[in-house]
Amino acid sequence: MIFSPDDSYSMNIRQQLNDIFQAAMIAAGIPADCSPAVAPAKKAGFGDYQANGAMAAAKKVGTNPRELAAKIVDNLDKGEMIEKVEIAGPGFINIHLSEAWLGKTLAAARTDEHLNVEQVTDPQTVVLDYSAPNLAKEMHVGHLRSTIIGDALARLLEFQGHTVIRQNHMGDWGTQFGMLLAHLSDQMEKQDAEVALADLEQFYREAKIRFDEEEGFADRAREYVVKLQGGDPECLKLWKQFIDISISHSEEIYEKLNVTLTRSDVYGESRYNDDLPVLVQELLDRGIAVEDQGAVVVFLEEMADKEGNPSPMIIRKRGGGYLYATTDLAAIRYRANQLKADRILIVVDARQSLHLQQAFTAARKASFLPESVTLEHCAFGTMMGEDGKPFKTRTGGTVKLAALLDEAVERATALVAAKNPELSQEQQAEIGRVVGIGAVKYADLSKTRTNDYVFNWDSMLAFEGNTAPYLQYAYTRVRSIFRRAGIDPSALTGTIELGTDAERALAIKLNQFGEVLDQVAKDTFPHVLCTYLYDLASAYMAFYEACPVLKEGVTEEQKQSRLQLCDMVARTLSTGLGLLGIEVLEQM
RNA sequence: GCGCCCGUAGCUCAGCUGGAUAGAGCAUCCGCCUUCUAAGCGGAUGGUCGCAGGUUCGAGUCCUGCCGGGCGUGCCA
Repeated sequence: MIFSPDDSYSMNIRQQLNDIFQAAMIAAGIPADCSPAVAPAKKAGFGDYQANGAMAAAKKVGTNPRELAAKIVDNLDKGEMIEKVEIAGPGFINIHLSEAWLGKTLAAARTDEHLNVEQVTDPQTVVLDYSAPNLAKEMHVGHLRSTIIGDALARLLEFQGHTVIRQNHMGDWGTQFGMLLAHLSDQMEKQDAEVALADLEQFYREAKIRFDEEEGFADRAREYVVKLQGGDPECLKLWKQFIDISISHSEEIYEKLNVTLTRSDVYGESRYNDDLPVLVQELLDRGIAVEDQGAVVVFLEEMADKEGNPSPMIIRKRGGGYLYATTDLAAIRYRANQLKADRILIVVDARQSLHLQQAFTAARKASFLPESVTLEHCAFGTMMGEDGKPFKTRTGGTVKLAALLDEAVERATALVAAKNPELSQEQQAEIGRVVGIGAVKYADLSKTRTNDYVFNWDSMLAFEGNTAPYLQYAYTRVRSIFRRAGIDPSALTGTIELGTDAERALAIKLNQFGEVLDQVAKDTFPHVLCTYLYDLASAYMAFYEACPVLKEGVTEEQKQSRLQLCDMVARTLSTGLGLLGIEVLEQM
């Protein structure tokens, strides 16, 4: 279920054109509910943008589309932004932007720290739930997508001026902790908790083996669960120790991954424990939940099947235990009411769609949040191996995230060493780190998040195509020009002139940064930003080939103008990649 | 059974509220380095958009039915 957020716009050419055309349409006597449908031009030769709304409007009004397009054009206030418009085909209006305006806008953006991306006029409080690893185990590849997609969205929304409250909904509770704590308690007679828990995966395996095989251990484990739930101080102390160390492990991964999550963003499942019985009782009292076969169930008529059977959501098990669904409801209520969220984004695996839809529907039904607050499940697909099956180790085991990241850095470092053997070991290592981590993140972020995607080392680390290394290289190419020229970008002067097609194409791309950010913020699809950055880098590469900057025969004015374009490219690339949580390098 | 998602070039993927001749990258082939990093650029080849209907000026995009794959579906998360 999609609850679309309120529209909010910052500096955005498309939106400006849309407004201008909307006004022209109204002036032409077209109903206000007809959209101008302004979009970037689909092909070179069709101008820079195109307005496709005349045809749909003509149908609605019952008139000839070309004539209507002409009428819209007659009423158009071109301002200084639009150079000219042309009517083409059945009623397309092709829009050519003014070069002077493009140059002026870029020059202004260049002196603005925020690249002319204005802060949103109606900042929201966005609660963003992402990463959420299970603290009983080490982080594995299954946590990668949520972590980096969520982090990119967090950075982007903050950049636009929204208040983002990160919520790392870590799995810090459940029956498995009984077994772990029983084992930990034994281990601590021999060694410190830190030492015992140095390898969480190993620790979990040991505990599991004892649970399955050792006489009496399973009973002790269950005892620990009861004691933990009962709030036994000794047991709680042990649990806190475990959680604390496990969070530290996650923090190491976040650091390696360049993810902004910190300890203060952790708000684990256990935080809702006290609220669960209260919540269930309240829903029972209000008749929203009922007892059925010993369990407490919310029947959702809103999600009934064809026969009219309501969709059941169990919020308390027979025997009294609570479930994921219960915690979810508590979390939604907490986020809306305590955290005062305007928008709640939950970055969780697509396989949980039904559960979340139920939770959203139930939360609405129970009025746990104001109508105006949106609930959005930012679903993502599964990471696949080359065989098309879920990504696993050769032996079929779960791939640890730490191992995956180490391998990425290793592979990238090897590539750098092969390409540039003259660099020092330290330089190679640093470039390898930035490129390797960037490659893993970008490969993921650049695919439509709702689809499954195939993980492939070679294609993500390639320097060709839509990859992090390509974008990072484009950035170093720009910076290299400034280094070679010995010029500081802040010293550049003069106007930006767009004499060639390559310069013009680049200028338009640069000016589209804001509208792309708006789109990503609205739809929460980071791959749209990736596509934009790749297009920008490609436009720069073409410019780089076609337009000499420092070479013989370039006038001082041209040089100043082109260097300003270069500077904008560098800053847009580093800012854009930065929003994706990907670093850039001065040299590589 | 029911529900959700997916099916676009040999491979990996884009394609935004329906719009003009469906786009990239890889692979293959052909060009471009004494000059700002060739980790690059330019060009060529390559498609019955799973199939069949429908809606309309116009469908990869919307509707219906089928085929194929994935996931989920009352006491895990």
